[in-house]
Amino acid sequence: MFKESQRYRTIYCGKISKNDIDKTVKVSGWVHSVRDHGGIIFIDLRDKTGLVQIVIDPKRDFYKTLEHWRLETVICFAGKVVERSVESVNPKLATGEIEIVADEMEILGEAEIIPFQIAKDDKCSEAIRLKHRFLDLRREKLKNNILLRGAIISEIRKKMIDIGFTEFQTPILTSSSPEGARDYLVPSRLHPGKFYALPQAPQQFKQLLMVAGFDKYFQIAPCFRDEDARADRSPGEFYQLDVEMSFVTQEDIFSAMEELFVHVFNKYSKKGVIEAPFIRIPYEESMLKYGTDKPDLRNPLIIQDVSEVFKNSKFNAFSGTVKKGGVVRALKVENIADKPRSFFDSMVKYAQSEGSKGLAYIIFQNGKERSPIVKFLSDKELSSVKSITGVKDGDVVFFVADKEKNANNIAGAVRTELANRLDIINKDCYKFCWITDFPMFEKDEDAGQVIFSHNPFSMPQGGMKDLLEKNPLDVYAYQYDIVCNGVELSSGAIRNHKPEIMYKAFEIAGYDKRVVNEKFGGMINAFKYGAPPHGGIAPGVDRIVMLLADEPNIREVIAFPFNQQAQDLMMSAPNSVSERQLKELSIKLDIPKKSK
RNA sequence: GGGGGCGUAGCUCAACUGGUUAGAGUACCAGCCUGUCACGCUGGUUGUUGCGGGUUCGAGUCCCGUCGCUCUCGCCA
Repeated sequence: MFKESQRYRTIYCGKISKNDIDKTVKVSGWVHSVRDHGGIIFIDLRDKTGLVQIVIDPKRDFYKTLEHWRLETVICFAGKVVERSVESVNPKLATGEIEIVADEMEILGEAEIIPFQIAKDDKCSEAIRLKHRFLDLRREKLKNNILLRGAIISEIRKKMIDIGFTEFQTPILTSSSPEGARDYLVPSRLHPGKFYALPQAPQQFKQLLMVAGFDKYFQIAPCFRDEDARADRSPGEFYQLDVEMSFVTQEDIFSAMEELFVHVFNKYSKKGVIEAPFIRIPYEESMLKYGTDKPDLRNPLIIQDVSEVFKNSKFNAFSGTVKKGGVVRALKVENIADKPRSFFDSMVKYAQSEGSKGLAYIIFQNGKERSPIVKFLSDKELSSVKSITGVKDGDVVFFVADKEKNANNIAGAVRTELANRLDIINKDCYKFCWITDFPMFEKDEDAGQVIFSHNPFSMPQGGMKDLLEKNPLDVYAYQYDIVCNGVELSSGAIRNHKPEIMYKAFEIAGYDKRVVNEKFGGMINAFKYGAPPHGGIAPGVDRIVMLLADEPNIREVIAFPFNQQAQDLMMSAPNSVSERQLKELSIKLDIPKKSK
């Protein structure tokens, strides 16, 4: 009755509809749930497309052949699709109007007792989920995330090719780079004592492809960095949409990426439409207004500078800070004057936990000001605060005073914490922005040395002239980030393609010419043979999927993620290797004994 | 590398200040049930309380060590 090609199925479970009524079909899948009524058994059978109800009559010989219908057993059923009676339609199921009356049954794969439930929303520790990732991937949420990931990546590819980019592959075994994160190293058998490194990003390769003349490059590139995990940072490896373009300015890159993001997000977003262009915020403005270089623009709170107001104040905590070169920052929050004392106390505590000396505040209520600090302030200072912040009755203004860098961090953390506690973040939208004009250099607080603040390959704004004439700390780079809802999706830059400017930039950061030639010789040498101006960006694919899947943890959008200690609990990686393998690689182990 | 938290049944969790036979839900097993859809009902099994040591008449509980997991800071040009 069934052809050879229909050995296991004629149709997917979730695809059966009223159109198939009276047809004889064959389906294969996992036992999702069993409802045994003694006289009749219902089984929900699941495949990647969904569920369908199988009805088993007690007269069937296979009714008793099974000792148990253990959940997650893989079974093939053949039978007739019938319409359900009106009362027994299940509106919760896509296939709820029909069911299959089984004629034949074949067990394809038995299941032992599963460590956690697939059908029910069974909580269980992440270690167990990771160890049995293949089971976790059967669950609705994770399955949908991974399918969404596939769809997004395919859409990104399509769009990138549409707008004129070519996809490339670059080496996975490459050389270690001196800057950046720790490398993953791979020992070389043919060259004892030497190591390959897995690329932290295909940075130099994509720039070399520009020098080669390919003009528009992209790659869904795996990147390897040996750094510790965070909620939005999977250890080990992650994927970037790596992009590079020739003969472009920063604006050209922005508009190409805006076209991509608008297309992909509007196709897969469940949170309304996004529009280009995205807001551009200079780095310094972002640090002032949001206290971070990855602002969540869904948060309506904005930080303001009020240092001038308190410069000569009698409130020494503020005036002293300003006189020592620090700043005072104000954060107005509307309509929270009636919050209890405990709310303000716990905010002060929170600010202190973030390293603040304190958190001053003024409550404006019923035409009066209530505050631990108001008695130190003159009428003029108070009215300046009012006019700068535009405070209304019922509002509260918080103050942070510290060195600029600390004040930014603390005010930024307080801004986020207040928004979370007050639940004033609109979770139902995506807010993109570009952060532009990053400083080229910064001062290493410990060593006192000027260092690159971001990518050493970025072109300084003003080129050689600015490098020669300006204080290095005042030089900006053509360096930018794209941020969405407080998540840094990517950094990018217009690259420095002129060898002499690159030598100079490295010289300022304390590297002499010989070191540059040694470490970046491949690329800088290439720039001596006709290099086009070029630049690029590399948005994190995992983070894009995370945003569109609305997941707070990056491991929920990766099929087989490492745990926090960079281990694969299912495959037992990393693991020891044989003595013979080590010998071939000329490696002797010298594992330090744990202190104590 | 630093700091916090956790470790009890296959899984999730409970067990007062150290006190009787370590419980519940779910899963699993057996039985009943012909229209359920997280089916229902009855009964049952499941434990080296992570591991090792100590204090005590008595330790899941307190102490020390160790292992594992987790969050966080450092780190992520």
